[in-house]
Parts: sequence; C-alpha cells; structure tokens
Amino acid sequence: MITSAGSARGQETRQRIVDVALELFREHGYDGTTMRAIAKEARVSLGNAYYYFASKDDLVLGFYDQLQTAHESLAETVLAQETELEARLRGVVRAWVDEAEPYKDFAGKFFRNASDPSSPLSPFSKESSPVRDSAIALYGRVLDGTKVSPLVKDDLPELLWLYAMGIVLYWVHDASPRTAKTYTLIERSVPLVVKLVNLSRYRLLRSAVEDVKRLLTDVKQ
Amino acid sequence: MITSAGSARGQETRQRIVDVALELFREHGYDGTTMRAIAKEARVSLGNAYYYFASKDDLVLGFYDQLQTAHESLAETVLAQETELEARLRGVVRAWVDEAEPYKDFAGKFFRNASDPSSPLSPFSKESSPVRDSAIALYGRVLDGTKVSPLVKDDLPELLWLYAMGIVLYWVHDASPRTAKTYTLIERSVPLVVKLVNLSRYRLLRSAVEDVKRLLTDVKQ
DNA sequence: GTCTATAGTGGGATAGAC
DNA sequence: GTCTATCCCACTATAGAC
Repeated sequence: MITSAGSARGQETRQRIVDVALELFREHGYDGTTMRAIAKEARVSLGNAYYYFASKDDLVLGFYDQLQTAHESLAETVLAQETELEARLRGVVRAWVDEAEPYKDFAGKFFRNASDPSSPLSPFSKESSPVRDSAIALYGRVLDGTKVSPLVKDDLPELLWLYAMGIVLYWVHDASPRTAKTYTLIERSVPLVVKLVNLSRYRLLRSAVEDVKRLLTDVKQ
Repeated sequence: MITSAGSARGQETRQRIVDVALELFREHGYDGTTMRAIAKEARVSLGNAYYYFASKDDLVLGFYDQLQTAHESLAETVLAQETELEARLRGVVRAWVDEAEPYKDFAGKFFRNASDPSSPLSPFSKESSPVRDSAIALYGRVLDGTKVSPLVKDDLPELLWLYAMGIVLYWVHDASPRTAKTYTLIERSVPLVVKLVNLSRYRLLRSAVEDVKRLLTDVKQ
C-alpha cells in the first residue's frame, strides 16, 4: 500500500475503489476506463477517488499489491507441500502466472508504464519497493529447507526474483493460447536455474561465483 | 520509419517535426513537451503533426530509427579495428551507450514503447521489425572472424542482442552520474559472456547447450 | 480525516473543410 | 497535406459538509 493505515471506513472506501477499477479494467481495458466511471461505480466523488489515489496509474499499484497478496497465499500452499528446490521454484513461479491470468489482456498496458523508469509503477522504483521487498522475501522462502551453497544464499532471493521478472516479461508478450508457451518456458528454464544454483557448490567454480557476486555488488543501484 | 515514402515536401515536413521534437524532448523532457509546442516550433498545425505521427509516442520511434543508424556506423568503426570477440562485443555495446547518452533523460519513454506488446516495435514481437533484424545482424557481425563453436554460432547473434537488451534495460534505470554503473556492468559482464561462449566448445557441456537450444526453439514466439 | 459538488485547465487526439 | 475547431479525459482547485 502507498498510504498509511487510516480509519476502517477509509480502508473500505479505498478497497472498493480498487475493486471497481479492476473490474472495469477487465471489462473495458485500461484506456477504456475513465476515472469518472470508476468513481461513479464505486459511489464516490471524483475528488474522493483522487483523495485515495494520486493518479490513475497509482490505482495499478493497488492491483499489484492485491496480486502480490494473492500470489503469496497461493505460493505458501505450494511451499507447504514441496521440499525440493526445483518443485518449490516451479510451483511459486507458476502460481504467479495462474494468479495473473485473468488480467492478461490489460497487463500489457500496465507493463508499458512499468517499464518506464520514471514511473512509480516500475518494479525497480522507490514506490513499489514494499511490494518488491515482499516478493523478494517470498523467493527467499523458496530456499527454506533446501541445500544451497552459503556462498550464494544471500544473493539468491533477489536473483530468483529477477528470474521471475524475466518470466513476467515473457508472459506479457506471450500470445499463445492460454499462455502455454510461458508454462513451457517455466518448465524448461527452472531445471536450468536449479542446475546453475547447484553448480555453485563446486570448488572449481568458486572464482566464477565470486566474480558474479562482485559484479552484483558493484552494479546494484 | 513507419509510413511509406510520400512526397518530397511531405518527407521534409516529417523530418522537421522529428528534429524539432527531439530538440524539445532533450530540452524539456518528454512529458514537458506538448504536441502543440512541437507543432508550433515546426511551423505546422497540430492536426498536421498528427497527420504524420499517429501519436506522441510514435514520434519517439523516429528517434529510435535515427539512433539505430548512428549506432551501426559507430559500431562498424569498432569492428574494423578489433579482432578479439571480447573487444568487439564490448566495443559494440559501449557504442550504443555512447550514442544514446544525450537522450538518456527521455529514453525511458522510448523503452516504454518498445515493451508494449501491442506495439509493432516491441523487440519481442513475432513480426520482426526491420530495425530489430538489423540490430541482430549487427551482433552477427560481432562474431565475424572469431572462433566460435558451430554448435551455437546460429543462435549467438540473437542471444548477444538479447544480452544487449538487458544492458539497455539496466541503462534505462541507471541513475549513477554519467551512467558509470552501466559501463561497469559492461566491463564486468562482457568477459563472463565470452567465457560462457567459449565454454560451449567443451564436450562436457554439450547436453546443457542442447537443452538451451531446445528451450529457445520451443519458446520463440 | 473523509467526502461531496462543481467548475475549471491542459493536452492528447480526431473530424472534416479546404 | 494542411488547416481550424472540437472532443475527451486525466487531473486540479476550491469551498464546504460531517
């Protein structure tokens, strides 16, 4: 969330606006939905809608937030069942695609803004850092109970999140029926990622791993 | 360019609009530049500007086109001098960053366009735009005269281009002074990429290479 | 702090005459 | 190909109610 708590009534209004917005987005697309229509449908004044959301784009952050929460709870059921890194990672990434499916049609519009660095919607922006942090934390939990070289354990959550962002990027552009190709990509790439992670155990690759780690610290913004 | 030729006078008007737009974008940023201001400065009516460019974003595509051409010619001088894969790749990628530098402030807006799946310019879209093809071809020329395993030679141009897209993605979000961090990233990652390419020579990794190749063919849109 | 109502402004985009 | 006139809508401003 962007704003701090507020009263119960405020939270309710806020939620109602997000809900209505998502419904209308799904129905008429992002551009086809006006702030006036959202306000009307949510039974608030236009000004009041802007009281809660600084801009139309800002509403999308509410969507991110909701999606993240839904993903988290779906992911937890996966993590409760699976113990192998491969199954855990695949399950969690798949859960995101499952969860986001109904919004596929207008996700492109969001992503368009999200890839603008000056937009608060950018996954790398300051504004989305709470969402980002909890997403990264989720990929940290993917590693729970698995055997991972301590050499990379600290960096892995962020790297796995980055990998998942790559999947999202692909998904947004995936026009195959029911995004079948995205599922194929996950199926095929997760084992590769896991192999790579396991390789980091070997002495032989220690210097290469150190190289990558140094690259990351130097280059992290 | 998007539209076909048109008359000489039309081409002139069109070019004038692009030139003015780039100048104003650089001066006041993308959002700070209105279509009205562009039209006025280019001495055409607002409607006439829209005759040539379907949208404000569309104007940015003119910029992309111009940048691509400039990059290619700068890259050629690099390729004429260097013979080692590492130096060639580093030089070509650096050339892009050098060339794009003056436009850094509003380059994000361009990137936004490119990552819109519904945009024909989307670098990941099926209908390969000529610009994308010539960019990939450029990374093919990076390999000229270098020793690369025939197992990967066919896929490498596209993969190197993908790597370069990753650098661009980073650059767009890079807020360090004179994008120093992007240059660091190039400096550190190019050797890793080259090492990886050289590793593909070894029998030991043949199955892994085949895995990746199969992944690519299955997942290519 | 939450909300209404209303009246703007600015700028992207379009229609249709010439 | 070029214009003028207009539309639409995100967003702002303001003044006040509870």
